[in-house]
Amino acid sequence: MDARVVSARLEEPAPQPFDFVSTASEHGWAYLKPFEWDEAASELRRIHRLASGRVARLRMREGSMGSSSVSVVVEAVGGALTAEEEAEIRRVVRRMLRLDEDPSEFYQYCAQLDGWSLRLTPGGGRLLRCPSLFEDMVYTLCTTNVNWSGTKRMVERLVATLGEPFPGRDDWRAFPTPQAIAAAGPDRLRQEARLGYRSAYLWQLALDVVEGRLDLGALEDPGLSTEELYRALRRIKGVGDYAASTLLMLLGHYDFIGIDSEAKAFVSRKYFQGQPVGEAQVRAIYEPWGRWRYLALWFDVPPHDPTTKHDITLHTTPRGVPSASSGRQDCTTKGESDDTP
DNA sequence: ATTACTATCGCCCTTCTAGC
DNA sequence: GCTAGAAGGGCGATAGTAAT
Repeated sequence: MDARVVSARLEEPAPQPFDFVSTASEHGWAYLKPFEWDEAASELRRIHRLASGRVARLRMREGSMGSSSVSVVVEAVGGALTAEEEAEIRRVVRRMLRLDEDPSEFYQYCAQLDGWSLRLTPGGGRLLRCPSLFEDMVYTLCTTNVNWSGTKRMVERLVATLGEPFPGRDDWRAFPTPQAIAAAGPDRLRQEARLGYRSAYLWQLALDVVEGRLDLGALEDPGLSTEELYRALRRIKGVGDYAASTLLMLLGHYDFIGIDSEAKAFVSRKYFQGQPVGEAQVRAIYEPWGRWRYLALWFDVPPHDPTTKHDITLHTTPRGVPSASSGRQDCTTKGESDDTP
């Protein structure tokens, strides 16, 4: 480690209940660069470029006092953090771990709806997201038309090609800024990051952000209805129904289910004895969950289902696998899970 | 004869577009 | 608004070729 590296430790209060491990590792984003999930240490890491231009490494884990806080170790070169930098780090940690989101109504649904056995832990129900909506969008575009290993490779190459390195560590690179992606141009995205047809979409997205035609901050307005947001997202080139639904989830709107082939395959197996199902049938299954449908589907899919994207993200970690010794309680109601609710 | 490498093909999954 | 078909890049399986 570079001798110039200084580290600071922040403690960020968490809502209650809060399950850090579930929040940090449940969603596949934790396995995409520049995120890194350390299973053994229960530590989520990310190389992060601060607005000041400094590239820092963030190491997040459950707080020293338990689940009531998140501990963040910030490693950086160039002296102590400024107040602005510290405030920014606290802000992005809150966004990534959704510390300001309140899933208590989802828990109530979980307790009241009969016949479901979601593998939800107390304080779970939060799915990791990026420090910014732009990064969430890039990740999402990289999930379209490919399997999970393809997504991981594309993101890895994008970060390796255009991400800014931590001083002295060429292999620690932050997520590329919209400016870097816009400046790279579609040809480099295609040839070096090998994003294929997504190159043009991604470049256009970055350019629209940089040149102010697309105000992503406006999309984070909690006053927007899901329908308004969906329409706005669909106006972005490359964002179809699946990607828009995923982005809605990332923005904290769980009303729409991103129905991909894997969701259909899962619902077909679990509720229709393997018969082919359409999107309408998938929607009907999760209708009782109201504005929590997406989370209901997410936590209905078993982590060990070998054919799903969920598994591919999760089988790298035994987390989420219900076990008697884990000491965690599933959000389980009576009845067998094979019953159609 | 066996192993290792390379090339090809069909399929996968989602978005876009044209037509109804 | 809905549907069908095309597009698109990568993956895995298979076939073909070269090396040991």
